[in-house]
Amino acid sequence: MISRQKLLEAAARVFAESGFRGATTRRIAEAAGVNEVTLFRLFGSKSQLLTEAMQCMHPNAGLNLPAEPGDVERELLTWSEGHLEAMRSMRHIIRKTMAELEEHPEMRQVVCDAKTPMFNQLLSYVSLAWPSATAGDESMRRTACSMLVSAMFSDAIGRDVVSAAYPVPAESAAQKYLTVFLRTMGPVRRPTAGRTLATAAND
Amino acid sequence: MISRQKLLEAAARVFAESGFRGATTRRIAEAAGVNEVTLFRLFGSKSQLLTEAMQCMHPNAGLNLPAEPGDVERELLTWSEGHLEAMRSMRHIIRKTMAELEEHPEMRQVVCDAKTPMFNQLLSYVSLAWPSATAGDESMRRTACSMLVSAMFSDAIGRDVVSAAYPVPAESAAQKYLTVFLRTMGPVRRPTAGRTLATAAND
DNA sequence: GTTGTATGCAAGTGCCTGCTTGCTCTGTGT
DNA sequence: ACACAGAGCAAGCAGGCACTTGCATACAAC
Repeated sequence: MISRQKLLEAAARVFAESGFRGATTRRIAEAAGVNEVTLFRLFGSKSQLLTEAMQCMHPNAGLNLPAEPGDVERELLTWSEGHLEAMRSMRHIIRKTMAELEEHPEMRQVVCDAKTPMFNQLLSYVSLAWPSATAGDESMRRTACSMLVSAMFSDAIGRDVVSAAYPVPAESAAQKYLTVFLRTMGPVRRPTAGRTLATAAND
Repeated sequence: MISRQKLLEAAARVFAESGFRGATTRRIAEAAGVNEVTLFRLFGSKSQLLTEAMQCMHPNAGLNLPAEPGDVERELLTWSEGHLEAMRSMRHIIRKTMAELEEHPEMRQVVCDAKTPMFNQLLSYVSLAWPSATAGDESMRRTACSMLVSAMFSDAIGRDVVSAAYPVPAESAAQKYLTVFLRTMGPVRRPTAGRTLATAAND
């Protein structure tokens, strides 16, 4: 039974390196330290193995915004930094998965299951933190949330490729994106006392 | 000599559908309506053909911001819409190229040559339109430009996959992203009279 | 009319691919 | 002691892969 797990992990690793076609059963078996025949005995086919391997990935478990906004800036910063780091560490597999979508539509579910809740969570949190009157119209709010998520997504998968398009250092990128987002959204419902992110950004 | 061009175009097409490994010489030759042997006679190898095919792609030719800002909002809108549409139409090949980077590093140049000038052009235009005093610090300006480009990039390659993360309709997305960007940047150096994008966004 | 260039066609090479078969070993429960 | 499940190993199969060879054809230049 331990061979199963080793194969699933190896499959995800090799897929992230080389994509579907490049992830040959021989390479996966070798990476798992398992005989190639065992792969077919346990999973039946290469497609089945890779499909199962993708389904057991749930990257952003435990990265939730509170149901009721408290210290909005801090909570959003923790959330943004966590998601940015998570997406960065998965950038190879994200790139490969997005490229395989036409040929393997079942992988769409994996991408959607990761990104959709992230956006929805941000949007519902923001709706509570900025009641509609203070934040421009609803469309503006949605656009701002979409842009924050897009900035992090794009940073995660693009920074190591076109570094010139990401002028902010990697470590402070989440904070900078959030600062711009906060500037768009305007003052928060319950402003925190003292030094805030918005003023700290001018350092 | 016309076979050369047919093969280059077919190679780009098949690569966009199936990636490097999936773009077999047989498929490319068939798509070009040319004998497979001709492919090897003209290009020597599959790698050579695909490398040349990628190099003759210059998607954003003729999409330039003026050297001297005039009607800033209109100019930025035209520029954003043009680039968003261009990137959307190339989303398949962009996704495939980004996935091949580890195995074919020579393709990095293609991505950089497309995205870096786009960002740099925006940044230098914005530096002229918003002198530093009115636009927050330099880091903020760079971050905002990066986020606008990221929003368009992410929209182009992600909208057809995770539509839920892009709540704005495709046709007005560029305008909405730009509106948020303008809100971040504050009033433009030479404000235009009458109805502006910022007020129009509240429709 | 000959030469040269560009292309097509048929066949084949050696390698890799997903997947199978048949057999062996090893540990575990009864 | 025995049965049985899990796993390894060696070998092989049919098909696809990049790429080559040899030869035939068209067409333009001289």
